[in-house]
Amino acid sequence: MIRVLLADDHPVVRSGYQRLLEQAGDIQVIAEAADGEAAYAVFVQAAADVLVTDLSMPGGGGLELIRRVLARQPEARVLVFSMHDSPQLVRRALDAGARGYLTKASAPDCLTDAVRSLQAGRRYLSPDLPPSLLLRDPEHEADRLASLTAREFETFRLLAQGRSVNECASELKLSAKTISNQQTVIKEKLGVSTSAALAHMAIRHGVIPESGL
Amino acid sequence: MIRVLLADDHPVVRSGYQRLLEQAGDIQVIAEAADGEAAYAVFVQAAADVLVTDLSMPGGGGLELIRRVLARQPEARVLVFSMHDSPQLVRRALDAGARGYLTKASAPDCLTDAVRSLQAGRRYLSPDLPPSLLLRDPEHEADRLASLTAREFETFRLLAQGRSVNECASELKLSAKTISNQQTVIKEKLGVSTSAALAHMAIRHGVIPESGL
DNA sequence: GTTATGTTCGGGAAATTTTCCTGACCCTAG
DNA sequence: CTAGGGTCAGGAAAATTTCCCGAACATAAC
Repeated sequence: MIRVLLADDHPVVRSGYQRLLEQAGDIQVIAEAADGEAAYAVFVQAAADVLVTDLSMPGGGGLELIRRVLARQPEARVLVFSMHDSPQLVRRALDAGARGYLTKASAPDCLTDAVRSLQAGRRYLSPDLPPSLLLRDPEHEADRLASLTAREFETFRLLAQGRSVNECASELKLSAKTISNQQTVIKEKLGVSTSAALAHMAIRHGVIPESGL
Repeated sequence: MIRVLLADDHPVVRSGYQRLLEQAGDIQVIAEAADGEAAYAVFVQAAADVLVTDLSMPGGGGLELIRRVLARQPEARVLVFSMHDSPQLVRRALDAGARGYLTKASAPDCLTDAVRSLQAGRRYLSPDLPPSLLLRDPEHEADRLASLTAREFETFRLLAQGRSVNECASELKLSAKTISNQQTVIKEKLGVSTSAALAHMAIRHGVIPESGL
């Protein structure tokens, strides 16, 4: 049985989730809380396996709650379940220590999936969010970028702009083979697997402009 | 001989370009102008082959100049030579009808290359700008996006986020083969050749968020 | 001077992916 | 019912990526 603590400021919403979770069979909602303050109090004494919380709540927003809970119990598993899907917010929640983030736009099944994932020690990210949010690790990302050599960086810029290997080659007057090889190195150094991810990283770090218009 | 009209509000700058262009041998600067007003007046009576103009000038900014020149002579070849490299500005210049755009950060050779390109009927874009700016054709781009079927669109979103073919496949519970095939169709329908370009297009059209943080 | 060390550039071969074509299946509209 | 479009995926060939490697070159170190 996975013991869950539910924090959300709307009672209706709470009972909806409770039903959803409990009908899964292996999940039990052991307590609820209507604000961050209460959630924290309950959490420290109820020893729940997973805290499922909204972000916008009275009494210390959800982010504050996450930090307080983790300060006391670093192993705590916090799943944020919010209507917001802005990467900035997701990022801040994950930085605060949440192990999972689920948007309310997701399919109902996702909630139980997410709770089980966290319980199993994995992290969980809403399917409608870019997975790069999970993988990322902002400080190291800048380091990885810095680990590119000058030439690799040039190639990186071009590839991230959407240029093909051959375009890069003629632009830089190198063989397509070299660009292709560099691309492999770049993706490896930056820890990404597609050139779309390369583009995102370049944009995040201001290497290329915001993609126009 | 390619006959060029030079418009820039700094005399020093003009003579610099003039020297640069004339030492190429096949280019002749037939006139200069210090503001949009003058440039227009000179252009209509001097019949230059190529108008090389800055964007920020007194007397009707460069964009206005471009429109006026083209209103009178739709075949006119206008090369914008500006210090600005923001995609927004480039886009507006190209939309106004410029056939080429060169940033002042470019190598000196680029200027003559660009002039020759325009003269030859081709367009020219500064090597340091994303070529998508040239290819793009904003109204049709939305149409192309609309031509994706529902399933293709889903796949498009995921790929644009930086997910790999296999990630998409497991996310959508389809075979990797199918995703790969769809990817080919999507790139063809959208007229792009790399997945980084897919990402840019998705961002431009708000299909995915701004890539976070 | 010579020896590391690192960057750059690309070849070769194998592995993987993309591309292109095709067919099955399921809808829906005519 | 049939035609057309969307969806899914296999097969085969083509293209690209990946991985490993060596050469050239510079620079710093000994």
